Amino acid sequence: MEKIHDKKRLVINLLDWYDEHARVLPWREEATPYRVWVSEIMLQQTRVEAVKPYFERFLKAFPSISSLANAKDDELSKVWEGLGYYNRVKNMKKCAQMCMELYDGKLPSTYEQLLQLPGIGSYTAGAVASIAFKEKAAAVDGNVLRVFSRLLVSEDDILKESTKKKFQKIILDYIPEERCDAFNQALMEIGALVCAPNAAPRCNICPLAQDCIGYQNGKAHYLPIKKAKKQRRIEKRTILVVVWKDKVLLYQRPEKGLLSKMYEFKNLEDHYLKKDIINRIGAKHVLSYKKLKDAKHVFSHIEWHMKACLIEVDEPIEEGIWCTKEELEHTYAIPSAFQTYKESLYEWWKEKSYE
DNA sequence: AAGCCGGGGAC
DNA sequence: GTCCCAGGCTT
Repeated sequence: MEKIHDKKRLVINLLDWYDEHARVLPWREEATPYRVWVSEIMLQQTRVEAVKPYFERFLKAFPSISSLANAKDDELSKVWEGLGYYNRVKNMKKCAQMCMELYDGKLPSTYEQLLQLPGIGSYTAGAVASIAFKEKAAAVDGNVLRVFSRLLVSEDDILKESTKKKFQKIILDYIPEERCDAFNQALMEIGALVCAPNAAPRCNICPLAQDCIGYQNGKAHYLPIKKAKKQRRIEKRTILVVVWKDKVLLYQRPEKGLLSKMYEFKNLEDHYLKKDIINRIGAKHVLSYKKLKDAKHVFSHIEWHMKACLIEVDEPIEEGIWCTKEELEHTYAIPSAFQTYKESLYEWWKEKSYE
């Protein structure tokens, strides 16, 4: 690990660049603690472009900490539908309830207090403390780790917790007293737009190139070092879109584990023959059977290889939720894994002119 | 330290 | 296909 010679110059160049190139983002317009917090939770492992359509919608549905503390779980899930990592929004509700009880309905203002709240780890605590409350705290995310490992030519594995801690400490020494909020955001902005992930670093346009040891030594391109992650396991699943008249059969997933408490079509582990599926439903109840296209959905640690069919039954034989199109659209949150089959269902309803 | 937890965009 | 994103929690 090398040492930067002129830290002050680096910080000035960074802030000057940020003043000119910062993207206009909804949560930057009016950086209230609530808005900053909501944006930071949404942005965990999620790109800016993916968050944009959710941010204003969420603020409109839950404009304050108290409204969030009193929200119904299904309404929260529905607003978060499609964004992923659904525990984030569950933790937000818990967090809002704690703010009501402990902090007079507001977010606490210090890094240490924020860190105690559910869903807020070292990065988010640093981001909210610095951006919303102007506390001189580091906010070390994937961008910052990448930028700094190149700046300093660090060959530490950035996935290790110890590396993150190390950089947190180092970076604290760079943060200017006056503009800690801009500094942290500028580092991430550089990481997103210049010192890019999944692409060659654009050192030719980088305002930090002058002070970047990785660039100066021609080592920026192979950094950061990251240990290979283990491969996903594959699960075969069979999706049964069971319909009765103008309704479809839904179930709620268990409290814990993957996609907890989200809603889904009937589905089974493994793949089955048509006759076994028909037998399982009870042959005399099946009015029609339609094979649907295969689909694959990739989670962070699992791959679902799905086969599917749409089955029309003559009476509501299964215990579950018989759900209308209206409720599918406005009430029940269905994870993206089932999106293909939600579309198949809409087409089927359209053909049957149930809409 | 390693596993769990989503979804999608860029290459 | 592979990588990784304004990460955090649980085991």
